[in-house]
Amino acid sequence: MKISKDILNCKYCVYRNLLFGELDDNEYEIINNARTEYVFKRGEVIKKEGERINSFLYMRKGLVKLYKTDRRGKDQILSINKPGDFINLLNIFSNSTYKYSICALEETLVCDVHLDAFIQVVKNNSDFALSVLNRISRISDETIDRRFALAQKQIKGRVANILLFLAENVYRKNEFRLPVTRREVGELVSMTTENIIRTFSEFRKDGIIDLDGKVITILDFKRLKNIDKTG
Amino acid sequence: MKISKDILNCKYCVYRNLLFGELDDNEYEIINNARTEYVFKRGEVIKKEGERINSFLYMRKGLVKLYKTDRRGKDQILSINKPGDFINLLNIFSNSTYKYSICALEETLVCDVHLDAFIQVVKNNSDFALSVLNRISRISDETIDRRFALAQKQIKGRVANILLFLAENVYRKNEFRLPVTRREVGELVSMTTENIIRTFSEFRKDGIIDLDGKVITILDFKRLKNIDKTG
DNA sequence: AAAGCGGTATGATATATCTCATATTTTTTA
DNA sequence: TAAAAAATATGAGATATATCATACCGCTTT
Repeated sequence: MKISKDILNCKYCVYRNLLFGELDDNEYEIINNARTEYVFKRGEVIKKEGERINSFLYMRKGLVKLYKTDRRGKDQILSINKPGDFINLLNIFSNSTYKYSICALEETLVCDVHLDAFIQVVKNNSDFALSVLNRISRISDETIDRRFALAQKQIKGRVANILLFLAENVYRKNEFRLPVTRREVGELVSMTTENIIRTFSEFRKDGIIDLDGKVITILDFKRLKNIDKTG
Repeated sequence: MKISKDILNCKYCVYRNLLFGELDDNEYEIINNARTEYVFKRGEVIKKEGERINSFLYMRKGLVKLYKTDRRGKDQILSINKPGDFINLLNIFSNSTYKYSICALEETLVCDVHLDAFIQVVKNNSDFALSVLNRISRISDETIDRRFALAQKQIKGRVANILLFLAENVYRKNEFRLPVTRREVGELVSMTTENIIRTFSEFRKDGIIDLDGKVITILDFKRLKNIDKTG
């Protein structure tokens, strides 16, 4: 982990309007003074389960996974998050500890705003408070959608769902380098590594995707979407 | 559905301190004037998926399920909620529609506070806003915990988990009347009705629970908890 | 260069869960 | 109250997924 100095002030951040659109100059200053930019290398742990939550985290570049390790040492991945995501916004007001760990899947740039400053601005600017509440509700809606999307599906539907998520939401391309191992895909959809590999192979044999190591090309979006839908 | 008049003012509600502890008399008045109490009978739908969210809901008595019906007509249950729960708090600020339906599992008393009034008080009372944010974060923590608790478990562990939830969190007794059918237990843990029935029978044969129709008695908490943990 | 390791790949077999069938009991509807 | 529908219960067979074994590859360590 390295400290960065990529932007001068949140006011000039390209992501400003996603959450911080309502602030005045003074409030930008408060947030900005409480802010540190960190660069994490692939594989570095950003936050560890059980750590006290004392900052608001904001992803500016890269990719992370949120996960939890059970007592047998097996990981379960909650979500994969991308730039623009407010990784921990749902949990920062609990006055508690992280219920999951956060790890960088590739070089990741994170803004870390000390919670006291964030809460100070929430308290003083009710439009900002409502904006935070709106954002939280929308994240929560997505979480519910994802849960419904995965729960009753079987393996092919789940794998199709993840591939579409990466192609459409993360990389916005039909060809991309898989940012996780097959094992991690399994941890994300609660299936074994072997079955993820087999499903990839099957999709390849069926001409739905092309595989070259970690590079995946989606050849037939229509069929993949159909598998996602019908499960 | 029937309109009730159980309490005169939120100020005198036994649940007041759960969320509304920070309000002054004027604010209680605002909330109270925007409030309607409804009584729903067992089986009545309180909110339907797709309906616009225009009120804050608060359970004072009874039991509800949050669920979604897929295109094949099959239900998937998101959660079972009890008095004191803020059923829709996570989603009311999304300026959107319900992502799930809400249905009463037994006679249920719900306070319905018009959103405009709720938001007005959030805007004018920053302590209340923070209290709402704190509550949201804690609900979200629970949601994550439940997801991790169920995801990698197999059927026995999931059924044990639900039975413990009902005994410890809802009824606070080792004997209770199951508020849902076996099918609904299946919808809650993503398993078929037959397998829920089989698992109940197995627990009975093993002396872990006693079964008399819908009445369940937990005979061996220790073993049930062990199944929940390891299962 | 050899050994060890993690990731990918595939097959064989075991196991968990689902599906279908049937019967009985309970609840709801007419 | 009778009839219909839904819920409970159990078994047999089908299917999905996990487990275990083995192999290969590329990379790091010794």
